[in-house]
Amino acid sequence: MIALQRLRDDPDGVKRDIARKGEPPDVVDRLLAADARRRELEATANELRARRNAGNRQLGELIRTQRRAEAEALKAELANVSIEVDAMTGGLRDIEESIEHDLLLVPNPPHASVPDGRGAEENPVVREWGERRAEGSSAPHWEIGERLGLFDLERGAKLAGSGFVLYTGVGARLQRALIGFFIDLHLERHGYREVWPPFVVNAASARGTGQLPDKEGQMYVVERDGLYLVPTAEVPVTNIYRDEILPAGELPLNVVAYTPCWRREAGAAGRDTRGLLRVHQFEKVEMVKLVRPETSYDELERLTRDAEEAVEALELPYRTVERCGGDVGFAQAKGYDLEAWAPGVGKWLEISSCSNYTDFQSRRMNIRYRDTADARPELVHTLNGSGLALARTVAALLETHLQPDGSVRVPAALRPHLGGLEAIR
RNA sequence: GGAGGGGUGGCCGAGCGGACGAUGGCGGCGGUCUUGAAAACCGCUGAGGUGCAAGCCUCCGUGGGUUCGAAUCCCACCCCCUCCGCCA
Repeated sequence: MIALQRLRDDPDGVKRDIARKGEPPDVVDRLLAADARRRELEATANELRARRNAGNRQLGELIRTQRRAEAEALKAELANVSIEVDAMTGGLRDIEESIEHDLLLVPNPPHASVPDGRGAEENPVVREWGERRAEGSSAPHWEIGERLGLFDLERGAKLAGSGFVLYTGVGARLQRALIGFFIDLHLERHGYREVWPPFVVNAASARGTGQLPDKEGQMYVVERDGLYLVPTAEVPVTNIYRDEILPAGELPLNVVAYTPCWRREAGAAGRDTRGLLRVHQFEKVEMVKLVRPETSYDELERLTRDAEEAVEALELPYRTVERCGGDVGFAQAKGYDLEAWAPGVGKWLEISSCSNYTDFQSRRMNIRYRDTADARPELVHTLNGSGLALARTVAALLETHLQPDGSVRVPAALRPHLGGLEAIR
């Protein structure tokens, strides 16, 4: 959620910025008009309430001193004031609701450094790492997986439906190994704290990170209990500090967590349906940062490096792209995607997305910090990034490390997590 | 799932219809005293809105209701605790 204050201070700048994301700017003018009206109404309602409060104090005094006639007269007058106050607050509430509603339609303006562009195909490549295998020099991961008995897509579909994967044997152990490897890496090398959150959240949490109301259709819902299966660990982890004021000394707060991620992928029917490229449940280790505002763009670079190191440790050639204006998410000010090369399917696979949300989420969640005991609380900046998402990482890993003899080489860094296994065969 | 108890400021805890944004204690900050510290003593110490400011307004789990007036009474919901049942 954007600050109303920012719209008042610089309406034209905000309009220009959100246009870069391809959002229509007229909502800004509508909001400013409603805001002016609200402040007017509030001033009047305020005066009325002040009158009522003062009158009530006076009435209490009259009753205590037994001045009955005066008390009755005042009481009658105050009853009328109360009716007026009620009418006023009713009108106020309507206008506040409309402001609240419109405010949620305004995206986070992209940072000045974000490149122009309409969509993902225009994202500039900022870094590329590793020597990628020629397209076709490998095999699609579903062939490798089936041959080596690593996962069973048909039985996964039998259990839960198409897009749900049953990992088997070494494939199952590989899931566990990757989760452990990623958490340990960020814990031991990058200084993150580990948490293990609930894998479902309530509506307030889903609202906090912006899954509700915008992306409701993407989540699996447990209607009976009012719970949502998490689409990413970002949701429970960022919400840990919802409605709290953190001591400045706690910042930056770096947290790493594993969760399964459930996504309905509504609207993506027919896209990437084979193999592990687009599934309804995948495992992901996520990094979340709560930081001081002036450091958030530096922290984004650091976060992105932390994710990149995870890919490099798996010896997977990848590239880092910066999301252009048209591809930066609604709630984000700036972000990078990490794309691993999958030579079997001949595609770059998005295996991490690292973003700075500035104060857009923290305003919604009311997460603040306080510098000194007498300072006003300020909103933190929130960031998150995958480190990494498993299903696609597994796809890239199988296709990249496939050997001529049909086995898959296990990258050295992963071996301790697989009981020393050097090759899957 | 059943029965009871409870949600008040950073924490503990009082208030149970009018002078209460809320006594008191702890913690924190500032000061006096001290060579320094501790102790003692004094003062300050919730968040938000609006305003140049004084101030005014809102918030006592959440939402409704009763009343001229609600932290206080009524209803619903949420959360926590205790006991019983069930259970990995």
